[in-house]
Amino acid sequence: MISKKTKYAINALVFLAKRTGEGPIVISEIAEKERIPRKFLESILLSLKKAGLLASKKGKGGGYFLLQDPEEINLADVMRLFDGPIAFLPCVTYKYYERCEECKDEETCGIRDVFFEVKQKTVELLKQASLSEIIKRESNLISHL
Amino acid sequence: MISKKTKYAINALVFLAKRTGEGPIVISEIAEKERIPRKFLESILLSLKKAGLLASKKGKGGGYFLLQDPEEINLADVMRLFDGPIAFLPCVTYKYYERCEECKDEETCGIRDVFFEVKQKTVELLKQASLSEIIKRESNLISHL
DNA sequence: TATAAAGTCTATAGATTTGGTAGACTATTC
DNA sequence: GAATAGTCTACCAAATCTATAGACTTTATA
Repeated sequence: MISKKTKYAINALVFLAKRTGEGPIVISEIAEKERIPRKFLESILLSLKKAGLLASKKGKGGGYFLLQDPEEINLADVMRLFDGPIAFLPCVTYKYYERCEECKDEETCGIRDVFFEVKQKTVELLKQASLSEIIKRESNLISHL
Repeated sequence: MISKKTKYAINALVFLAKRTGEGPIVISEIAEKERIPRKFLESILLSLKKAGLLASKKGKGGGYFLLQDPEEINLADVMRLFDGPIAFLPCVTYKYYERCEECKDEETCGIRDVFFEVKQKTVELLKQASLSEIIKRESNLISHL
């Protein structure tokens, strides 16, 4: 399961993506419309800013806005930012690699082999899931009601 | 990431699967050979027993052994037993379904749509990963060294 | 029938993560 | 200079994870 933090981040990003071009949106509006605790959202947006996905403007007329294209931002990156590795085992991650303490031989581990495959497929799907893709799916779902 | 509990459970099960037919294996042996803290392993094996995957025999000559066929036991079931749902969102699980509090309309949620697909593929792969499959992969890896 | 072997049950506990809250501070606009 | 809006630091309660301790029960067998 992803954390609430990640879920909130995704919701906020999709929200901002839908309003691209409208200029900065204030935290309070995102918080209200997306039903996210205001103070919690603050720290989430700050992280997204540090990661280079968002930019902000202070003072009156300020707020947050997307810095990257909605096609560029995908769920794999967002999930990794907040929850760390997507893989089920530390020994099949790339950036967060760690050996399993109790493992006897990584090279011939059948469990690792399975989880490596699962990770590959998962990341592939999550990389494809950009903000634009999510919005597209939403409108598809609406038109099929 | 899966919990250590789940990882230990999988290791213990694979270990027992490899020694099918040898009669009951004592906890201490599994603990030593698989490098799992003894007391922690006790409770894990007990859970696996309650779930119907293992059976035990008390007293001298006792121990644990598989109750199901190694082809029948798969990673999806084991992971669900200890870590709960495999899905990334509570709204795309089957047995643990829960609505996202902050969600405005589940039916038209593009995020949910993506995560549903991811879950489907993941579960499919994990269901295929039986104990026999894991052991088979291990021997494949060994023969390709 | 003792006794050693082996699983079972209940309780506890430290460490870490999760999901937040409070409040002072800084920058910007009008 | 006052209102607006993001930033930074600190804190905190609850849950989860990873165990450990110890008493208890059952069984085989000498």
